[in-house]
Amino acid sequence: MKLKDKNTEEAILQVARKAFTQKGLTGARMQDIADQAGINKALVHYYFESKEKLFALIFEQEFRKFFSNLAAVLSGDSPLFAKIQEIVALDIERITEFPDMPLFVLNEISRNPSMMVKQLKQAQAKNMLAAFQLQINAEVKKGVIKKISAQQLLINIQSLSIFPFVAKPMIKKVMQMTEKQYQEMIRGRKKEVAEFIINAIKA
Amino acid sequence: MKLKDKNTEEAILQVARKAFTQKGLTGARMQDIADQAGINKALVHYYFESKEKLFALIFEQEFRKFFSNLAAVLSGDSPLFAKIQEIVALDIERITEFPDMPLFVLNEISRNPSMMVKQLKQAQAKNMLAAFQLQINAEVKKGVIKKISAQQLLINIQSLSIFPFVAKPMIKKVMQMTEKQYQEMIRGRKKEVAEFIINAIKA
DNA sequence: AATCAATTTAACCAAATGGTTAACTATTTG
DNA sequence: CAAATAGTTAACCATTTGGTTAAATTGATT
Repeated sequence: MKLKDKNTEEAILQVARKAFTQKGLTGARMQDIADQAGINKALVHYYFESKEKLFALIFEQEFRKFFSNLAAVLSGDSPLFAKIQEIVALDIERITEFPDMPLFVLNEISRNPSMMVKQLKQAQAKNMLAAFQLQINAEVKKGVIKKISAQQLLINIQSLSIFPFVAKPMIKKVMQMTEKQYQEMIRGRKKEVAEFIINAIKA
Repeated sequence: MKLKDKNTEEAILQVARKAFTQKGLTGARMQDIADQAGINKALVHYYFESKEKLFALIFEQEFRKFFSNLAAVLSGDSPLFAKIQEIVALDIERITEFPDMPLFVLNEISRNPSMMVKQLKQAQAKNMLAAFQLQINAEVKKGVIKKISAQQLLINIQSLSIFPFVAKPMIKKVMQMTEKQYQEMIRGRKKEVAEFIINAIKA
């Protein structure tokens, strides 16, 4: 493998990620990807065989980002309220870095749920959820928080963290925000959302 | 216009809605729409001219659904907590009826934000938001709830209501739910989410 | 029944699209 | 350096896709 390899291959990946996350599998064009990478279309096939293979690669990477922090935080040994703060902060930071990622992942999973099968070890997920539920139950017994299922709490945390990004253009339009105001709003949420959740479950 | 008109036209719309909401503008095929409507492809063009025009029509309808209840409830004269309950309940009911709608709308707006411009009278939206903020401020002054911006509260309500549908396949997989369990979880949220929000903002 | 407009279809078309081939150009290596 | 290997391209191909056309069918109106 030569030096130029990594450059070209990386350039394609970078450009393909942008194309796929913004336009989806069916909306992205191989010719556009080649053009934007400054190479011939055949080269894309030389490195990645087919559109589907290239897409699968990108999808896998974005899918990983989606869950990158969650597992670590959930199975960490922080107290419950700290975990909530960590998840929210990490979610918002990560998505601020890759704003197109969540809608892309949700969208493509919805169109083709089987793509998710290979990823994600289900056993781990179930264990993590169970452990989280135990931690919740302990706080309930101590009288610190109200009774709630780990499922619902986790869904609430992720909803509040992720949805404002997925709905960005809608929110900006409806609330007539400039990009600056939107960013300001997001920054505010990093603190507010965690507090919101903690208040919601406090006994 | 003959009798058969409405039937054919309606059949196309029905089938096109399914195709577009599930596969998006670029993923849906005119031939498939014609086939599934049991007619010739040229007939689709006879009634709706082009793919873009047909799509715009469907999008407009789905976009309306997205906001159908919000305006009425927000500008109604219910007390704050009742409004929250109403919005959550109506959101969840409506999306249960049209599960593909929110991801479709969010997705297509994200790909082409200008589609939203014609819809939605911005003036009204701004007024509604301002009025809602006044109602919130009144409750804050009474010491009933904590200080919060109408923007953030509204985003929280919509996040908690809508996101679980947008992330349905993901949630089912990660939490290893059957369709029945998922529906059960959604049903639970109709009550729980409103309580969750109200607890979160209670002073 | 004849007529006229609305509806529907089979066949066709041009452009776009994912993919391939064969040749050409570095680059590495024995 | 020569030969093998890897990288790159222009030209081409088959299929798909949105869209069109002209003819046929249907259905109401007189």
